[in-house]
Amino acid sequence: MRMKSGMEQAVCTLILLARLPERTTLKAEAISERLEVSPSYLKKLMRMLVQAGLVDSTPGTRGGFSLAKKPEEVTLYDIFLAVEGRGGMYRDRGVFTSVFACEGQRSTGTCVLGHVMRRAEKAWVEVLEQETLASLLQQIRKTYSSERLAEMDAWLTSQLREEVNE
Amino acid sequence: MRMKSGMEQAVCTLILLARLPERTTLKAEAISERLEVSPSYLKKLMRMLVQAGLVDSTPGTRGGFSLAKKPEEVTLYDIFLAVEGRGGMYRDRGVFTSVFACEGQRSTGTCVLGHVMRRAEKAWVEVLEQETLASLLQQIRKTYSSERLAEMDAWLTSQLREEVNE
DNA sequence: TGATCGTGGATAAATAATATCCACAATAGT
DNA sequence: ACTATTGTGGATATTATTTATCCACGATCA
Repeated sequence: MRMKSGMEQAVCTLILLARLPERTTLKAEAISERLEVSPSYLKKLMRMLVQAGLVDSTPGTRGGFSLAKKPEEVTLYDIFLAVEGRGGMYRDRGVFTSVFACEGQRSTGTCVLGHVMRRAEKAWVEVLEQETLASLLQQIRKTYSSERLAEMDAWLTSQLREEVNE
Repeated sequence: MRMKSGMEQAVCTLILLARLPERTTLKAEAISERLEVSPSYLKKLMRMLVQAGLVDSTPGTRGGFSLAKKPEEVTLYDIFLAVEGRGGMYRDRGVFTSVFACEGQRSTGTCVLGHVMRRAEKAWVEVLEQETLASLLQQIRKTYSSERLAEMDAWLTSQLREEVNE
């Protein structure tokens, strides 16, 4: 039971996008270079983020991606759902009902184990829901030296693309 | 990010063993038949449970498995650790440090995302630690009809093996 | 019109989970 | 002592999931 590395990539990407000035975008290739990850897989992740409504995309010569919401409105759980999909970590595979169903009679429905697992997962989700891109950025400011943040911003300005005024 | 079906199998197995009378055992093949799962994989799971100290095993003609602890002493997290191993669900793959490390300088250590994930996982673990085989059995008694429980016990007595007195 | 970009799907490669098999050691019954 | 039975441990296949690659397409801008 391991979380996809895609989650880490998605969070990093969104943090970059969150530091982007208004009306500017970043293209997928620039992001994958910065994260040092596979360009094709990151593009796939970007599509997921777009479909989940977390990111806006603009095609074309000066196109790229930008945050669709304010940083404080994007929770870690939103990102998790976008990347890992709904469905939860535990899924009943019918073993319990095999044990307790006597001949032909099938599950009354709720598997006892599933009930506990859902409770545990809920506790887990609640933590992720309290953390947003904004709160992560705040922690990052505390954790990393200002030189690193400055370097990141410098890189961003070197890579960003200005959106065309409509 | 999906939990292994092995977890469900292990929990069911331990519940069966928990209903076993004192000084009796159940052999692996009987268990896998009851759970309707692969015999070889279940045997592998049994080895994990033995190595984790949750289950005792006795080889030989009348051998089999039995619970090594009292049902109230075995938590769901114990089982999870036995089956999924330590290491947690989130593992830093260095993407964060790629983004924030400026040339050569590598991670100061703590990845911000990892910190949150560990908090979330801790909340998740705490729920699993509060649930034991005993509490699960109690819920099972509430959930399933007494006929089913009787059927299960009947099956158990038909399959169990008496340990030889030493 | 041409270059650049995101979209979407098909598909391959890598990894993790599940399953199968076999030689071995320990035990009980004979 | 012998044999049948059972767990142990490892090697290895099979299957599912994740990660990676590739290509045809449509939109945007110079």
